[in-house]
Amino acid sequence: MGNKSLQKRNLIVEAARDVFFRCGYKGVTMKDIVEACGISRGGLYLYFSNTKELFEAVLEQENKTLTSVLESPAVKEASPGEILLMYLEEQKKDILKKKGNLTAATYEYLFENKLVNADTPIKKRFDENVRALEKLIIDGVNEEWMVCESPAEAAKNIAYAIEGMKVTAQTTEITAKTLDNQIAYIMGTLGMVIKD
Amino acid sequence: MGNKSLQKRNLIVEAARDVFFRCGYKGVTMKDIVEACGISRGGLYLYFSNTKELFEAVLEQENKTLTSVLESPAVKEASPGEILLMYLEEQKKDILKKKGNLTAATYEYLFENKLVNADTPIKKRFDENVRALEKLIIDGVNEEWMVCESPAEAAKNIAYAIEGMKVTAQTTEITAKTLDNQIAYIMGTLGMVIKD
Amino acid sequence: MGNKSLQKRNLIVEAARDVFFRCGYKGVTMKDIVEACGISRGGLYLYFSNTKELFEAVLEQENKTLTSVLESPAVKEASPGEILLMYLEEQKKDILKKKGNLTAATYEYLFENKLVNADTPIKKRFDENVRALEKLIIDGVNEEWMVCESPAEAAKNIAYAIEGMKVTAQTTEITAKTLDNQIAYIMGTLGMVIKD
Amino acid sequence: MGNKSLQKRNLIVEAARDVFFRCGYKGVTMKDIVEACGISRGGLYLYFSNTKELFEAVLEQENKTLTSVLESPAVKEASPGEILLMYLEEQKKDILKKKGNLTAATYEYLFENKLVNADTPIKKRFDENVRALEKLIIDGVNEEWMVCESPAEAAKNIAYAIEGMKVTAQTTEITAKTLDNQIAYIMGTLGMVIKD
DNA sequence: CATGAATGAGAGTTCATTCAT
DNA sequence: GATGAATGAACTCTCATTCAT
Repeated sequence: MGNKSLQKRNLIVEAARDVFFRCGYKGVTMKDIVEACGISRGGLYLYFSNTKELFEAVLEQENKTLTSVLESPAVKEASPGEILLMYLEEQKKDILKKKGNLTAATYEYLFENKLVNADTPIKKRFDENVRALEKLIIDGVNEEWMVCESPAEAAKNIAYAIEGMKVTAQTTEITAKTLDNQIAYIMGTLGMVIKD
Repeated sequence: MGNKSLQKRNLIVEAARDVFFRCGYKGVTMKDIVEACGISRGGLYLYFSNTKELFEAVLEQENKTLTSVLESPAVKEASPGEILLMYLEEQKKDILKKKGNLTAATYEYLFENKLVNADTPIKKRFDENVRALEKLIIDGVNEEWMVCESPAEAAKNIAYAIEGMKVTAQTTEITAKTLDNQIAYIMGTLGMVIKD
Repeated sequence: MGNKSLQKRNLIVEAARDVFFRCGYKGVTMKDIVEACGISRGGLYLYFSNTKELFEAVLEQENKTLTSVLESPAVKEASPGEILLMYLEEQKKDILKKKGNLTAATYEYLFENKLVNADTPIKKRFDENVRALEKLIIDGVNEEWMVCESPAEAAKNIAYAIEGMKVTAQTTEITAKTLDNQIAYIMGTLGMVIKD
Repeated sequence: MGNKSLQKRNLIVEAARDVFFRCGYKGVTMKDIVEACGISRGGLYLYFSNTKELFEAVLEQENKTLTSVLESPAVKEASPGEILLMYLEEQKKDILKKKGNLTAATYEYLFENKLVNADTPIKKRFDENVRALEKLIIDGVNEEWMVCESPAEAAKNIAYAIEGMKVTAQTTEITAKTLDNQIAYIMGTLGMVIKD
């Protein structure tokens, strides 16, 4: 694929991303994508054979773009507690921009493609987050900032709770206040107190 | 609607339930339902105009059928901690029978009908669970079984974590062991220890 | 399938027959058939899923309709030589009405579906004709009208020659005179002379 | 057309030949040809505008390549009966290598292009064969090897029978034994006996 | 009420053909 | 000459929905 082709491919993925944002996954047709990127019907098929391939391309690009604070080296200065707080705040922001995330589409996609490929980028991302959280908690405990008897479970619990908030936010109103309270509660379970 | 009609309606809902279990929500067509209940095409339309109405009927019936231990009067004898444990075990069972629940279909339905109706039965059920959990925790604290500074937040946190596990279980393998550990962790955050 | 359905099915087969006559087999689309029988797109699919099924239905009906003189009991009075001549004349007529037969379409169909099912109606018909011809020749020899050392091969040879004329007629002009001469020749190989 | 161009043209025809062998005529698309000869889409169009032109080029080349024993000067030594037998054996071989001949494709082509051009190479070849067979039979009769009252009709009859076997072989199994018997029968009709 | 044949809109997909490079 | 990306027409097939019986 030439350089120009790659450019076009990216243009399509960009347009598709918008469509998936607006319409979820299952409701999207190749025609929708065609119209969104202003190319011809046949032209789209030159790059992607179906919405599944398209969505996977969008996910991949999204994963490249997104980098969690957990992975950013920029936060080295901060204490484990501070990093955890930053991470939770980051998640909060993501949750609140309901219309602007891929959560719904991603779950529709996952429901349709259960376990087919145990190593979906989504699962990988989830696992990475759990691992990073665990390390953070262990550090926090070692440095005596936190109290936690089973960091592995605590990490998972936080990840599950966040996942729960994400999907819930897609289906009902969830306020910033609610999220703030949850953040405080989670910090609390690790023996940390948030000061304003 | 006559008695006979009601019977037929129930028959349809029953058949539809099976289909939604197997195929999720969005992938289901009126044709699928027609074939599943061995009724005529036109006949189905006498009762339901589209899959949305059908799914809502299924959900309603499901909510009638399901009663959580949290609402059952039978558990009055048990201590708050015991009841909480029973509830978590109940959720665990639900999560593990992945293929036999409506989680995926329900979320597909909710994603498609965001906020249209803020008072979906699902939200109601979620809120009721949160309230019941909160009461349980308050009782637990009062009776000095549990330690918790903000029962409201704790209750929500548990509910979110469970929701997170439910959807995650739909998309990746999740083991009984993992769930047991999470249950133990959650109990632990309330100062309770599970003894075998 | 009700009586009315059967009627409609026949109507479709009738219309399809015309189309296959005009356009052969491979060039025909479901759309062509739809337009030819004035029903809706979806309506056609209620009865036939593709042009292959349609063509097979046409062939079947054609085979029901066509009965060779070889099989007709009406010719019992005639001598073997007379019957053979009638059969050859019958074939001649069929060959000459070039536009009005299914030869081209049938061969296109057979080329596409080689050997898949060794027992196509076409092969059966061919074999039946060969058998009937053989019996005729044996009778002719026994009754001393004909001279033939290997009736089985003679029967096959006649059948192949007719098949050859049929396909050739589809692709180039072939005159009645040519066919008459061939008929005379074939009769001659069996020791019979045609008198005007 | 330069020398290099001619080379390329031949390369295309060669590749196309393979495709037509495998897929017949009507089922072949320009895309198939493009893929088969590893040339660019636009490049192919510089030489051929459609599959019809392509197939005609293949036929032409095929006719150049094929030379029947009937036309070969090498057989001058043999008697008419021997030459006829050689010719029939040659046809037998051609018929038996079912997968490796153009019969099916050619007929599909001819069915689609009926009479448009009365002088197709195929018709020419057929006529030449008939003429050569006729001459052979006349010679055979003159030299008193054969018995035949109407060599012209006999020649045509043989040609039609062979054509019949060719198309039949494309659609159903036909054995070497069957062909041997037919050859013996045809020779017999001319008063000749095959000795092993 | 109940049936199921019929409709037609629309999704998916493939290719012949063109054209800027 | 040669390339291959791009176009758009055409075809297949499926369903939601209607309606005469």
